[in-house]
Amino acid sequence: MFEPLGYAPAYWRVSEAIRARILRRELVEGEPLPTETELARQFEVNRSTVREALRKLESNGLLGRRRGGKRLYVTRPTREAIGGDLSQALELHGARVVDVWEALQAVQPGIAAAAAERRSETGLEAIAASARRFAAREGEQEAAVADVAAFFDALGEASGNHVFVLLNEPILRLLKPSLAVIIDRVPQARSRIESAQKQIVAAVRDQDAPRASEWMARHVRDFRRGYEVAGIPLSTEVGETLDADLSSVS
Amino acid sequence: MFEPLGYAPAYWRVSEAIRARILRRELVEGEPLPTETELARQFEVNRSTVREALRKLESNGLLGRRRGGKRLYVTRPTREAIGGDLSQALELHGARVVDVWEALQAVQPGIAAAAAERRSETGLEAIAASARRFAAREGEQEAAVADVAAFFDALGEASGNHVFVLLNEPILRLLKPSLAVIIDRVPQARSRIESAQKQIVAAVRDQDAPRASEWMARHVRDFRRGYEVAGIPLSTEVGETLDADLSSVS
DNA sequence: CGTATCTTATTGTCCGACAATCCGACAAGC
DNA sequence: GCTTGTCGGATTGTCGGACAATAAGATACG
Repeated sequence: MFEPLGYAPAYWRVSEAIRARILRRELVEGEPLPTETELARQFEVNRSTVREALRKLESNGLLGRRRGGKRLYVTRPTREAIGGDLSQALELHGARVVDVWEALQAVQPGIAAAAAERRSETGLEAIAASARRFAAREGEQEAAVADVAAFFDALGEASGNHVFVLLNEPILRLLKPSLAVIIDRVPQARSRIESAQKQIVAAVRDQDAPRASEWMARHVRDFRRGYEVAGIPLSTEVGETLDADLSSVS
Repeated sequence: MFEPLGYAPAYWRVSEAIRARILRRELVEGEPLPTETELARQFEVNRSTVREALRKLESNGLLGRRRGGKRLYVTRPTREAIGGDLSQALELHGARVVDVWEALQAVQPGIAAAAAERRSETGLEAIAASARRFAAREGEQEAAVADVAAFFDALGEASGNHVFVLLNEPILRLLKPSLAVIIDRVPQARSRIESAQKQIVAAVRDQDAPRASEWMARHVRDFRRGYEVAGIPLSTEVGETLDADLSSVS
């Protein structure tokens, strides 16, 4: 019958107040935040309380500090931060390899098409460069996987669509471990990826959206075959293939 | 030439330590965290320091508390939390209406196809129910928009793909404001949405993935026409259409 | 066995303190 | 003039202790 009447601790209200001003662009990126003592004075709370609020915003990516700096500045969440959070969440939700693949399949053709339509000269060059880098790579699975991710990333950038760029990040992050296994175990994987990338680059160069989309679809479909050949069960949870590469902090 | 030698404050290391244990599933969902005092004892830091660490994890969605509860429990980031963070980030990155629409166009057909392939009986029913709810709605733009979002959401759920579900949330969130304008200003919008939903439901019922995908593509394309008819410039930044509905906390 | 009551533990908030160090300014030297 | 050394002040990171409010658990009671 009645809603529970909301109570919010002070640190929450402080952080919301600051967040609201950032979203309303009253505090703009790059601007330094007032000092903790000053904030405490203005909000009329203790500095400890302010600090708790700041930690929340800091981990949300809305506040950050310059390298080795002391003061906090207003920032935008970086792609990496967002990607980290999201992929972490997806791991905890038990996302499987097949889920990630399916997302890749759904999203990438659209991105490739958009990139082909709207590519700039520099965008195209970035895409081509990452394809070349992959082609030139020998051994070094880690780096090769990073190259593949960079290729997708470059397409996202070239599409000029921030939504694509941000959505790409977590997907690629989750893809990497299993892709590493494929490249490691499937001999023909590299050449197949290489040629698919070539086709996509060509299509983007010609601003031929349907062709870019089509080749990307094939490219992604190939990954699925890669999983089968590499013997990775599609229902493996992402994160299971990770070999405890979390830097354990104690 | 040299890497900056990293230094990490204690609150950061504490939060990382706890986060690592959660990701490693040594701390599982639902489990209560030790009390702040106990954590301070174990880490050999002050309680204030522990509290700062906890705030970070709390806003990451890894810790939460039961309604009106006092103690912290290990939780998984909810879809809403993730969606909130991501859509907030996208707003700050200046994502435009057209970007969101494009993402919708890229993702939804794939989701619809996956849903059609793997739908369960209850999943189908949820989809159909949200379509019925939208059809029955009169006036109440707000609620109608929520119904449309619920329809997409139900499809995501039915796909059984956690990645889809999580990626959907921020997109829908950003879509809502502009969709509200469309429904408000374009007379035929409701009937068009209604009939598209009908087709999609039917295709999902028949487990006809291509048809579901195709109708979804049309459905989304229709939105674009909606923007034009409603007179919403595609380059409008999402968030600009928001009428200061942020609960201003002071 | 369920319910009211009492205790205790725990969180939210405050205060004050201090070391480390970042910042800016200013002086010195090539 | 530009780099390097010096210095004082400002700011953050961390600590210890304190206390009110209240959630959680235990206990007595009907």
